[in-house]
Amino acid sequence: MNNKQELPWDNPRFRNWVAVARACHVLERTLAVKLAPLDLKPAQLDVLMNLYRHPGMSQHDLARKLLVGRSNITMLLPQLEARGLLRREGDEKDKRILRLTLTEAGEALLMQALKVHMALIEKAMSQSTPEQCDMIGEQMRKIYEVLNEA
Amino acid sequence: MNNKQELPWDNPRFRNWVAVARACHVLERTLAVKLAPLDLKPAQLDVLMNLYRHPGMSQHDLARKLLVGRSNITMLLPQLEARGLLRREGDEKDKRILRLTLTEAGEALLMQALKVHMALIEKAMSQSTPEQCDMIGEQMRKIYEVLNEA
DNA sequence: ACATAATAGTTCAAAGATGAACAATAAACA
DNA sequence: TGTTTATTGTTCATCTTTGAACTATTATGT
Repeated sequence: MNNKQELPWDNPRFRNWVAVARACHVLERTLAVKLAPLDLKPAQLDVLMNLYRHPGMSQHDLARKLLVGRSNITMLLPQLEARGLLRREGDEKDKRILRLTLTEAGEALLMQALKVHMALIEKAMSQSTPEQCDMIGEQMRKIYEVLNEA
Repeated sequence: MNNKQELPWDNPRFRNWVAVARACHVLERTLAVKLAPLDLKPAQLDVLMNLYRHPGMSQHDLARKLLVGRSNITMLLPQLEARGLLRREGDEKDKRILRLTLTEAGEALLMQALKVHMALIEKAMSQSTPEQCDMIGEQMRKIYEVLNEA
């Protein structure tokens, strides 16, 4: 019974993906620690980042961007709205939709948080050359598309 | 106030890391769906994989490998033990430690789950050349070490 | 030996994420 | 128009994850 040869650990793709997953995990945890002084969690930062880039987004669109369920957004937003970081306003034409925009305070906090996030990513990826870094990004975008279709 | 130039989205490292995180996230979600027929979740598969490679591990060591807290392990193991997938036996010399080992059933289920996991990773990374794949793994291992020290 | 510190695992309450069921609104179509 | 189907957002029950406090055991230092 020599199924040892087929074990995933002998497969470079498997081993290398495990490394990707571990790096992601540890960076996420580290980010959570570094964001704590701002009273912000990674998931909340993701919200602010997306609203900054796409003002007027609906909750549904936001959920799709973040790869989470709509109910997750529903649970996440009230905290941020209560802190005055974003506004939810009903769409005029389609009364089902709530349009989301950052407030001044939301943008200000986002900028602070981005400094932290950016510094962490710089530190993590400082060992890769620009070419390596771009190649990684390119491959990862391909993976995202392959998995999102099927 | 032209701080636009310093925005992270203009930074390749930032954009590329976002791609890594998104790819990780979607692969994890896809894995969860594909493992459902085996009544196994990604976190549980991680446990089985580590016990297969490191029989006799303590719960503390397992927690460190998985990058989670010890209490997480405590909550996770009883389900797997009740299903007869693993054993927990007290260490003879140090009565604080519980040594973990897979049962036959645990190994059998692991092998099935690995096929699913392996197929998914193959699909995801099939677009990268072996050289690209190895380079990605190498960079990710560096990131893991950089972040785990500091 | 004895007191103190460190370690392994558990318990518990709080916070997060998930998906199914639901209400309100809009779209499609006969 | 009127009926059926889709979509948006919410609610709710359930499951995970987390960290702090706790017990039991071992290590350290005097």
